[in-house]
Amino acid sequence: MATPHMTRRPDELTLEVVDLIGAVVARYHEEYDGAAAEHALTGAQARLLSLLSLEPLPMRKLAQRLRCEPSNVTGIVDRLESRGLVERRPDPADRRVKLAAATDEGRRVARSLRESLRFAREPLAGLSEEERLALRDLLRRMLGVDAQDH
Amino acid sequence: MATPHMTRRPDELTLEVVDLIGAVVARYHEEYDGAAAEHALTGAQARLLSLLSLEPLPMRKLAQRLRCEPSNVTGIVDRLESRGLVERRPDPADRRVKLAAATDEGRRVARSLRESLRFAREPLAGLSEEERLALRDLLRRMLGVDAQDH
DNA sequence: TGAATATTTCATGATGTCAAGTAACCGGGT
DNA sequence: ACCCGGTTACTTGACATCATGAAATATTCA
Repeated sequence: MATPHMTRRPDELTLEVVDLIGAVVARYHEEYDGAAAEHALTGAQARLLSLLSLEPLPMRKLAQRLRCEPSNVTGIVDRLESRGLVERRPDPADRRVKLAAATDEGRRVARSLRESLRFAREPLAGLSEEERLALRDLLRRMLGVDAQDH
Repeated sequence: MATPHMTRRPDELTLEVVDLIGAVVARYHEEYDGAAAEHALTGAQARLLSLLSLEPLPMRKLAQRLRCEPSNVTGIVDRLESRGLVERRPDPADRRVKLAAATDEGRRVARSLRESLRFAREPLAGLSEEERLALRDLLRRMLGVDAQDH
């Protein structure tokens, strides 16, 4: 019954936590891709569209955010554009740049996608508010986020 | 006090936790794929090889674990087999089944892969043992894991 | 024998990298 | 001012991987 025994090797506990995080990662992806599929989007398309639903971005910036090559972004934007969810605009300040922007339809799909993401509810439903606060603080520290703000 | 109120709409705190989890997911993938790339493996190959480093598995079982189609597993195992990291064996109990098993070399690569995964160390380094215990319990509850064992 | 299962093959599409090409910006020189 | 070389942004092409689905083969099981 989970007595807090001294771990002679601190690795034991750490490994278990890492495994649990692996499980969270798997579940997160499962649900994200599932929600995307409900809108006939792939995971990559859903991520890109979500980014653009906040603000238009140049292709180069998109590649940086998605951590992939710019040539890859071209294809993903092409497919979203052919479905009317995204459009390319010229950047008045620099004619080399093309700004990718979500269309009205694209923003609507992105909103629907966000709402159909159950991950916000189900896994956290079993946790009380205090526990969520504790989890938030632990995750922040884990990620090295400055816990300064708020 | 932490009233298990009905989920009306995900509140501020929940959304922040979900965002943090998203950040963890992103970082986990980054490091996992990076570690795989150091061994000239793709993410999918690394996952499959890690599974096989524990025990041989039939192709069908592999597909279930990886949550993909069996026809997809064929290709991934093909590539690992052509590099001598995995081999196919007949199942004496059922001649339809082929067991995929890691070779000695494959197990060695899998061990090295696991050790080069910094995720176990860096992000958790800032947490004390007590905090790791708390994080473990919260993640377990989040995932609905039976807290029976250990 | 006939239905169900395990694996592979094939066709197809999405994703990803890399190298090469085009267009546009930029910062000197003269 | 002008051109000129270097850099930057994006696209295109070739290619490998990953993923699905349908069809083919071999085997098991009722």
